[in-house]
This record gives sequence, structure tokens and C-alpha cells, in this order.
Amino acid sequence: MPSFIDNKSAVAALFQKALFLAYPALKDEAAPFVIEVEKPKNQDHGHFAVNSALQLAKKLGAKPRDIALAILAALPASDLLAGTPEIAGPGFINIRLSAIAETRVISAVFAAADNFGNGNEGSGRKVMVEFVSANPTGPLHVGHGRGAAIGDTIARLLKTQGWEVSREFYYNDAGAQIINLALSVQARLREQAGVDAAFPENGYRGDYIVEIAERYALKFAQDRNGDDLDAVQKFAVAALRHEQDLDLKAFDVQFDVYYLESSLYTDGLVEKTVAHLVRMGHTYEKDGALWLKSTDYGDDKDRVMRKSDGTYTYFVPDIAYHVTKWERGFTRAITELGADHHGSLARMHAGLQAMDMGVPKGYPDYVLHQMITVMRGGVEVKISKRAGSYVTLRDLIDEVGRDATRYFFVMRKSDSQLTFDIDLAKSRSEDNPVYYVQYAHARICSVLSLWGGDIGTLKSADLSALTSKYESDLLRALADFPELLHDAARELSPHLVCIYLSELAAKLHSYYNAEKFLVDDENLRLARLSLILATRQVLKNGLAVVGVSAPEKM
RNA sequence: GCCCUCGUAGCUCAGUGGAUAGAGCAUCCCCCUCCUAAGGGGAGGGUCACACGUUCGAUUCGUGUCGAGGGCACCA
Repeated sequence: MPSFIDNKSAVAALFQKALFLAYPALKDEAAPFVIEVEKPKNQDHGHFAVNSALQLAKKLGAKPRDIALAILAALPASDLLAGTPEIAGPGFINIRLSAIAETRVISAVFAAADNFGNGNEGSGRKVMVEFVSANPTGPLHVGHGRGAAIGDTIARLLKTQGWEVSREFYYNDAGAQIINLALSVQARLREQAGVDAAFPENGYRGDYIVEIAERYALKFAQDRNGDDLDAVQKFAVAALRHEQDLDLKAFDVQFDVYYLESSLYTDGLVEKTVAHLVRMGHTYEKDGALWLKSTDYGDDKDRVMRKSDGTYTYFVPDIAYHVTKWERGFTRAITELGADHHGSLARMHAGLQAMDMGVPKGYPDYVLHQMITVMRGGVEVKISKRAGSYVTLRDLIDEVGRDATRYFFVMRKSDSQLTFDIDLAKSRSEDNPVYYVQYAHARICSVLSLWGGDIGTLKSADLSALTSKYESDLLRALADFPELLHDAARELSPHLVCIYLSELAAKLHSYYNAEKFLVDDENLRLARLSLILATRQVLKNGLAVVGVSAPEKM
């Protein structure tokens, strides 16, 4: 991939040079001052601004404006800038880019095409992103949908930065909730068979349990009462896993590995983990249970590992599971989960530290998504698997579409609570922001198709005719894309991509309304088409990161 | 009580250690004989919860208060 030096970095390098020429002493310090280039909110303040003069005023014992003057005096000649930067306000240096610098991005976009914007910070290192990890005790609901969209987009983002990403789904297919599931199905079976049976107190009451019971009775005619609880459990888990797989497929989310909690028991990794912790001296017996001294590692209380009835708490297989992540060579691991599970973070980190196997302290990284409040008909819908009140992911996809659902979940910062108004999402699906972005892509396709020329010729068009404000805005937005992807990946913040995309789309739409592309002047026409072709590529790349389609027609 | 996240326009939400705080929806006013109006242009609407501190500069960082949600089991 050709190295595209974005304008901001280029400007920063230029001013860094000037600063050290003007104040050589700064260069020799232990921590040399680093120039920061920012984008002013106000267009009147130029394309970029440098505030170093203000920051250095105290240190250098000079007035900010004088420092700014000295920096400008030392500024090397460059074709990057349009005119001489201005000193404004208390001492900001406001900078405008030359047309040459602005149009440079176009050839970089064409050269890299689908890879434009990608970086190589990961340099092929392995990272695991674990997400969704829903218990196979019911269909996926809106909360899982948010997790699926965020986790998948994080995986895609990391891939753009050169990481070798593995997506993993951890199935809690062992433990009390699974037995609860089996008992719930069994109770429905007995009801259907006309046998008097009490429903488990904390059983799952959703309609899907009834369906599973009906299917079980059809398949195992000899066990209509569900007496073979083990068979019932296996059947129910398999059925629900299958349903969840279909949901995820409809959402275009794929996993590389499905890791079964039950395998940690059958492979002996749970026993191994416990034995290891006991051997390391981090455990003690109390009240007939085995405890981990997790408080030694920052947890707020010690945790029971083996209950007095001899079974393990979920905490133990969780540690064993994370140990396998490390041992499988994932020196970096990210876990995306709902904020209602955040309590498990401290004890998981503590548990891994207690293993004394060189796992870094912050391993794994966590991305939490806050809960979704679902509104329907102006009333909050309480989501409870056990009570059976539900808004499934499948419902959402069927009602508002995959693209809109994914975009909606990703466009908001994951750690803010959000209200999902189902009626709004359904009735106003035309107003969903995703269409705004997709429309920009489709509009460009439409213009190019109407033009009917050879796309290839646009890649070498003379761009000197691109001089309008709209063109300048669009060019600079395109040039921002690599940095945007880099930042979004570093911050594990997929929503930044959506924000960028809607801003880019807005610039395209404004341009479209202000200027005609298919003009008579051939030079101008080709230049404009070249610009929107590059814009189409960036829109497509950005939408791909969010997992949303880039339609050619709408 | 302790811990985590959040508190920005009527609503849903972005954003930032800097120079006039943004978008969408909602309200109001314009723009298709012209490349898709699923679009564009404009108006109104804010003590960025509150207080104190750090800073040349705080809506942004820190502390506290108040408010919302979540977590604090030998449940998962």
C-alpha cells in the first residue's frame, strides 16, 4: 500500500521543524516539545491551527504572539500551504492548505482502493475479540444485537489496522441455567402430555420453550414426558444454538470459533485450573467451600470457586477459558459485553493474575455497552428471558432491516445508555441515518452511470479545476479517513466511523446541490467526477467497516 | 453503604483543554422545466446537572454534591 501522508501529519512535521529552528534549545530537552495540530471548529480559522505559542508562553517567558512570529519566520518553504499562515487571537497560528496538498488524496484513494484508510499498527499480531457470548437459553434480544454490532465492527476496525483478528463466541452451555432450561422444557413436555407437573420457579417462560418441547416430543416419541433430562437438555441447547446462529447470520456476523464452556470440563481444564491455583497457594477452605484469595489481586472480596455441594461456580471455567486465550497465543484479547456483567471484570483480572503465568494486568481489554431501554407504544418493554417478554434481534432485523439495525447500534457511543423506540425505528425507517449515507453512495453511482464514460480515465484526471469551497471541504474530509480509522480502532469506538460517514455524506450532498457534475467543460467534468469517484470509494470502505451495504441504487 | 457508566437543544444523541458548543427528529420559512427532494439552504431553540479546584484558557481534567441506569450470591 502506498504510504499516504495525511495533511495534518505533514503540517505538524513542517511546524515542528520551524519550532526547533526558532528555539533550538527545545530540541535538546529530555522530552522535546511536540507540536499539536488541531482542526478549528470555525472555518474562518483555517484548515488547521497550531496552539504551541500559547502553550510555550510561560516556559519561554515570552508573549504568545511573539513566539508565533518567531515560528513563522523559521517556517521552511513548502507547497503544502496556501499563502502565509496567520497569527490570530491570543496566539493561534491558522493554516490553510494549498490546492495541490488538498487534491493529493485523490490518487492515494485510487491507488489503495478498498484498502484506502488502512494502517499497519497491528502488524499481523493476533487479537481475539470475544462478543455476544449469550447463554443458549433463549433467542438473541436487542441487547445482544448491540453487542453483536459493536463487537463485529471492532473486529473489522482492528483488521483495517493490520491486526490478525479472531472472533469468538463463548457458550455457557454448562451450569445451573442450562439445567433450569432443561427443567423448563421438561415441564412443558409434561403439560403437553397431560401429566400434572409444576413449572420450575425460575423457569424460562417464553413461548419458544413450548415450541422446543413440541419438537422434542415429535422427534422422541418414546419420551413424551421428557424423563430423559439429559436428552432434553442436549436437544434444547442444540435448538437454541441453531436459532442464535440463524439470528447472527441474518445480522451478517460470523465467528471464527465457538468455544463451549462444557468442553472446559470434559477437557479437564477446570480441574487443572483449580489444582494450579491451589498449588500456587492462592486458595483456602472455609465453610466447606474452596475460596480464591482474589482480594490479593485487587478484587473487593474473595470468591468461592468450589461450592460446598462440590460443584464449581461459573467463575472457575471463566478463568480456565481466559487462560486458553492466552495459551492460544492471543497476546491481546478484547471482550465486548453488556454493562450488567461489568462486575465480573475485577474478579476475572484478579483470577488471571492469581494464575501467575505472566498474563498482563489489564488482560483482557473490555468494551462495555450500556443497557438499552426499549420503548413500544410509549411504554418501556422490560426484557426478561425468564418472564418471556422479549424484543428479539430477529424481530428488529425483520422490521427495520439489517443495515439500519447495525448502523443504529453502532452509531452511538457504547457506554451511553440508549433508548430504542421500536415504533420510531419502524415507522420512520426512511429517516434512519443509514439511508442518508447510503444515498450519497447511490447518488454517485447514478451520476457515474449517467455519464457512461470509462471510470479508469478518471484516475488520471487533471484536478486543478477543483477550486470551490465544496470541493475543498470534500477533499479534506477524504484525507481525514485514515486517521479516523486509526483513532476509532485505538479507542475501540466504532461510533466514530458512523459520525465520520454522515459528515462525509453531508458534504457530498451539499456539493451535489451546489454544483453540477456533468458540465460541458470536459476538464472540469472529469475533475469533478474524479472527486466523487474517490468519495464513493471512501463511503464504501467506511460502510464496510460498519458492516452495512453500499447500494448502487435506492 | 461500596463499585462502574452516564448527566450537553423540546426529544434521541455527537463532540472538544482553546477563539461564536453540533447533528438528526420536532417547529417555522425557502429550493425540483436542471445529474434520484431518501436531498439542499435558512430561522428559532443551550447557565454543556451544580459547586469548588488545576490551567494562560475547563463544557472537556480532578474532587465533592445531586440525579439516572447497572453491578455488589456458595446465580450465570
